[in-house]
Parts: sequence; structure tokens; C-alpha cells
Amino acid sequence: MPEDTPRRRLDADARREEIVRVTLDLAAKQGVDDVTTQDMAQAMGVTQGAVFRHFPSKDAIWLAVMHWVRDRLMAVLGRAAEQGRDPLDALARMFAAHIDFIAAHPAIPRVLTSEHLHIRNRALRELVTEIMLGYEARVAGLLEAAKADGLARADLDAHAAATLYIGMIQGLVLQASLLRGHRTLKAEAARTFPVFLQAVRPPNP
Amino acid sequence: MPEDTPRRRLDADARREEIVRVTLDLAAKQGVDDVTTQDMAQAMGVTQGAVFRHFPSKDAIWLAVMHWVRDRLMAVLGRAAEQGRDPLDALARMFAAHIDFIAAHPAIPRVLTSEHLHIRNRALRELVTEIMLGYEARVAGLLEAAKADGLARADLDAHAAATLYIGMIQGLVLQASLLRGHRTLKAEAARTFPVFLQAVRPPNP
DNA sequence: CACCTAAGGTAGTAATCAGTCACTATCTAA
DNA sequence: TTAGATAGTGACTGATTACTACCTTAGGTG
Repeated sequence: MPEDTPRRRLDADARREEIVRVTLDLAAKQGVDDVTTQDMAQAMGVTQGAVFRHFPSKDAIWLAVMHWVRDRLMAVLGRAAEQGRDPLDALARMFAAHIDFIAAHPAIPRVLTSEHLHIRNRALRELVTEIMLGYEARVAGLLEAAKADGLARADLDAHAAATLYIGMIQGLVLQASLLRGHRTLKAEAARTFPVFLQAVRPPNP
Repeated sequence: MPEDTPRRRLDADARREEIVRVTLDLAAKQGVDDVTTQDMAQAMGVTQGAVFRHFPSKDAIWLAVMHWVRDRLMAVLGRAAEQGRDPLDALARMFAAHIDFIAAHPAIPRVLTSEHLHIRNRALRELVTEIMLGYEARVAGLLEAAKADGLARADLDAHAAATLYIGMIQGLVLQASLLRGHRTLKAEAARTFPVFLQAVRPPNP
């Protein structure tokens, strides 16, 4: 058989995975809310109707994308955190891993925060809420552990600090996307995280 | 003539203002990216075609909305800041004023961060960038002034801290919108700002 | 009152989109 | 080899959308 012939037919599982992949790619290129099923099909080299053999609706595609994001993100964050020597080191590694993950998949924060997707699709909004609350709880847990170890100020409001942490990432993403080119996500992130740490660290060295 | 007949005809200036107003209202109710010109017309009690007598395109409407947002927001922030007794007090008042403003006009942060609006409409994106950079410069300026007064740590990276400040607001908005009802914007804001302040304050009281 | 300007109404258009369906091509297993 | 299963095609639909052209009428001015 000829080896260079591109395989068109994929089994349903592989095709579903590819749809999720190209959807994220297209979202990064042209914006989350401007990805059409026609775009997806074209990016895969099939016709538009074929997309609906594998998903019953476009909402279902976004839900699958969100599951993919949750699974990957949580795995990346977990792996980074468990290499930390202490809770604050774990937090720093988690932050760096998250920034790297976003740099590799720029559409992810947009998918998580796109109100257009949340509004009618309740399942999607609940999944986002689960991701956010889980993330916040993880950060707050690390901060509580840091308090117990004397690495964080005793009077720190861990919940509020976790909110600040998540907002920091959002702010960095927005800046990087508006000032594309002028400021890089990684450089700004490296400057901003130490400021956040100052809010956490105890007053007496 | 019957008195209960609502006045329909408005002069062009008043109609343009009303279009901006209802557009922001509708964006808060049904999402920025789901406001149609038909919705706007219906909210004003006119037909859809009438909208295009006052704006040449929908993009032009969003641009007018963004100008409205910039003018109002800057006025609110400026008024709040100039009442501060010192730079950090000014920052705290500015933050509180911003949170109040968002609570009164929930669509505003969504309009500022909607990528769907930024993507093709370059003028809009540039206006958002101007607002963001201006805001960041204002915050950084207050922080530099605080450093000069000994109210902030001498080694503070004012630019990075301003990024953190803006991210804090974004994070609070996202939380409030996802957990609508469970957490209120003002309460969470009141808890989170003191944590941010700890990142700024000098180590020795 | 008569006239004119500008705001609004009516009734479209072309484009785009998600989703459908009957049919075909390709793969696999007996 | 053949029969069933399934991935993909192509043509379509109905709904929605921003935007337009032409007409009507309100309302102020001389």
C-alpha cells in the first residue's frame, strides 16, 4: 500500500480527539466565539456534516474541549506541585507550570472565561466552576500548609490570597493578549509572581 | 392627544445615547456577544432598521459604548483617587469606586475583555489597550508615590504590582459571575484588597 | 397653515450558521 | 469473498444576522 496517502477515515475515538484538538487550535488563531463547525471540518480535511457524526451538537464539542482542558491542566498542576520542596515552592512550580501550559495552548484561558460559552450551556458553566473552585482550593491548601510551616504570615486570608493568585494569571493573560508582541507572558509572569509572594510571606525574616 | 402614548421620536444625540445605554444593559442581561441590533431596537421600542440611522455599523455602536465606558470609568476613578489622604488611601478609594462601578454596570468588564469584540475591530482593541495602559500607569504612579512617602516597600516593582492589581479585579469579576449568588463581588473585594496591600506595605511598621 | 427636514417604519437582501439526511466509500470479521 | 458496520459526502434546510432602500410621518420654522 502507498505510505504517503493521508489517512482520511479515522475511527470515532480518534476523530473525536482530533476535533477537540483542532477546535482548541482554531480558538487560539481566530477567537473562541468565531470557530465554526465548517472551520473544524476544513482543518481536518473532511466535510462539515462529518463533524456531527461524532458530536450531537456544537455545545457537546465545547464540553469535550473543557473536559480535555480540565484533565490536562489538573495533571500538569499536580505534577508540578508534588515536586515542590515546601508548600511555597510547590506554589511557585505550579504557577510556572500553568504559565507554560497557557503559552503552549493560548486558547485555554479564553475558553475558561468565555461568557458566550457559559450562558446557555449550563453543563459547561458548572464544569468551569468546578475547575475554578478546585484550583482555588488547591492554592488555598498550599497557603494553609505554608502557614503551618511558618512560611506564610499567620494572619493570611488563604481564600482571599487564592483569589488574588487566580486573578494574577487572568491579568497576565489579558495583558499578553492585548499587547501581543510588546510584552511576553513568561517575562511578565516572572516579574509579577514575586510581588504576590510578598503578600504571603511573614513580616519577620 | 392621548397622554399615555410614549414619546417615540428622539433627536439623534439622545437616540445615540439611548442606544449605548440599552446596549450595556442588554450585555449585562444576555452576554456581550449575544446582543443583536434587533434586541437593541426592541428595548427602545423602535424597529431594527432605525438603529442604523444613528450608527453606520454595529462595530461603531460598540466603539461608542467603549468610549462611554472609558469616559465614565476614568471620571469615577479620578474623583475617588483625589479624595485620598495619601497615595495608598487613594488606591484603596479607587479600588472601591471601581468595584462599585462594576456592580452598577456589570457588563463593563465583559466588554473590556471580550475577545470577540477585539478581534476584527482594531479601533476597539486600541481603545481597550489605551484604557488598560492608562489604568496601569495610574496605579503604578500611586505606588511610586507611596514608595516616596515610605508607605510602600522601597524595592517594590510598581509595574508588576499594578498588573497584579488589575488581575485582582478580573479575578473578582470572574468569581462573582461564575458563582452568582453564592459570593458577592463587594464582599470578596473587601477581603482580597487587604491581601494585595500586604504585598505593597513595607516590612517594618 | 404650508413646508421641509430628519426620525422611524416596512420590507426586504445576502451571508452565515448549526444541524439533517439519504447515500456512498471504506474497513473488518466471518 | 462477502456482508454488515461505520466513517464520510453532498446537498439541503430553517433560523438568524447585519445591513439597505424606499416610503411615511412627526414636529419645528417661516
